[in-house]
Amino acid sequence: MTARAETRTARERILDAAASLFARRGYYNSNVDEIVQQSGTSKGSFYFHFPSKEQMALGLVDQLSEKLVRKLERSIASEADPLERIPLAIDALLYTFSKQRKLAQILMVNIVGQGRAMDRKFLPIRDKFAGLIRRELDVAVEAGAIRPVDTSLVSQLWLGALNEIILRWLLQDKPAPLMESAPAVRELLMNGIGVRGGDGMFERQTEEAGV
Amino acid sequence: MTARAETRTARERILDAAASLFARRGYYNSNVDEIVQQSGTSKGSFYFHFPSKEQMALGLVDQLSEKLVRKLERSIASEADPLERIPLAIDALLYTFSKQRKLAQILMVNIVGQGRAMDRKFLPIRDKFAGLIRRELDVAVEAGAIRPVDTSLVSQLWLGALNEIILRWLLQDKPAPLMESAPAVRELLMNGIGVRGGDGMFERQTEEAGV
DNA sequence: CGATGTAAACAGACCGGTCGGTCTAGTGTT
DNA sequence: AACACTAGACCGACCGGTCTGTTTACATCG
Repeated sequence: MTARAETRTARERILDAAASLFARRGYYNSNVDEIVQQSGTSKGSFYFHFPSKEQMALGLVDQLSEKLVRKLERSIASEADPLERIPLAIDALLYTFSKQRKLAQILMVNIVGQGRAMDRKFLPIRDKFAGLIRRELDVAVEAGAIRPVDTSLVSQLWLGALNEIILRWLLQDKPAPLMESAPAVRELLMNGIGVRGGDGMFERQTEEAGV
Repeated sequence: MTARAETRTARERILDAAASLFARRGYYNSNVDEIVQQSGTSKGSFYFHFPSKEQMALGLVDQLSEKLVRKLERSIASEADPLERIPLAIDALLYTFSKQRKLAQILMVNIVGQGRAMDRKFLPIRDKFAGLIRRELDVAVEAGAIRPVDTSLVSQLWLGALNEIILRWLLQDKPAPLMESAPAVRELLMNGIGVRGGDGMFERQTEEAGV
């Protein structure tokens, strides 16, 4: 690499351009020529670094998800209390996505609906996120901080719930700040596992049993 | 229509074939020629009944979702207690999907990830389901059966949660009966809005405040 | 009643553009 | 020279959509 001026390697630029295009138009509506053009490289370069469009998309998504998971884990690393770690992770997720729409679009939206075959290949990505949640729930249960629940199921439910509000935030016309819903989301989710108002900002609700 | 032997009209057969193909391979991997072939009609017939592949897909999804929503509403019509209607609707949804994978695949999976433009066009479909949930929650709140919550947000969260477990059920290798998770899902969701064990089969949990 | 007009419905060959992937020809570095 | 990498023209398959008919359904008329 002579000209250090070329800030990033061709491979990286291709990945970046692909991320932008996938986020904006989805996988099937983004063609290799565009990716190549927007990345300032060439078809030859593309197919030198990647065996196919599909493989590169798979790799891209995998890389992005891995990076995000690590970021989330880092953001809760300093907190020891299991009951605090969970809402912290939720906030970190929503915050990160609110700052990086592209990432959200790819990881929460374009990861499904690409046909059975591709969707299945993307399933492990969802597992990564669900797994993160699950591990946190498990330690909380272990520590006796929450009552025992099917943490596997709950993590899936939560992932889906978060996915949905992110999806709407991405697709709606008025992008009503994602972080605004964070407190309410946290509360609702935590409620689901029997934790009420663990944080100061939750409005304390006196219990009124149903019926 | 001379030969009454032709059970269904060409238009219906096209819609059916399209549903099957979309469910199996997704929108972009299903081409018009295949739809036409599988429906036993022809290109000419297709483009006589529909202006384009996209419009027909939009119409198909709209029709399927409308039918499902009506079915769900019918399944809870006989129940008056708001607190019973909600779990009933959840069960009906899961049951219907468990019996009709194709429907689930189209309505819960292939409705996203088709590119921003299409995804936005599909957003009203999600609204239909979320709206159904929301209305039920609203009457429950109105009746004082549950404490006041942001029903709009909750309905979205729930839709996402349900979507996720259905998605996994569709995509995983071992299709672990969808209905099996129904009770746990019901409980978790209802818990989120402060209702505990409204049904006999929920194990009653004494409350233990977090920390 | 059968002949005939006619418009809806259907059939399928065909077209034109698109797009993933290939191939040959470089270029710079060691 | 050998190697890693880049360029971009090119190819062949694919696919939505069109076009030119042909068949069916049915109304109209002699």
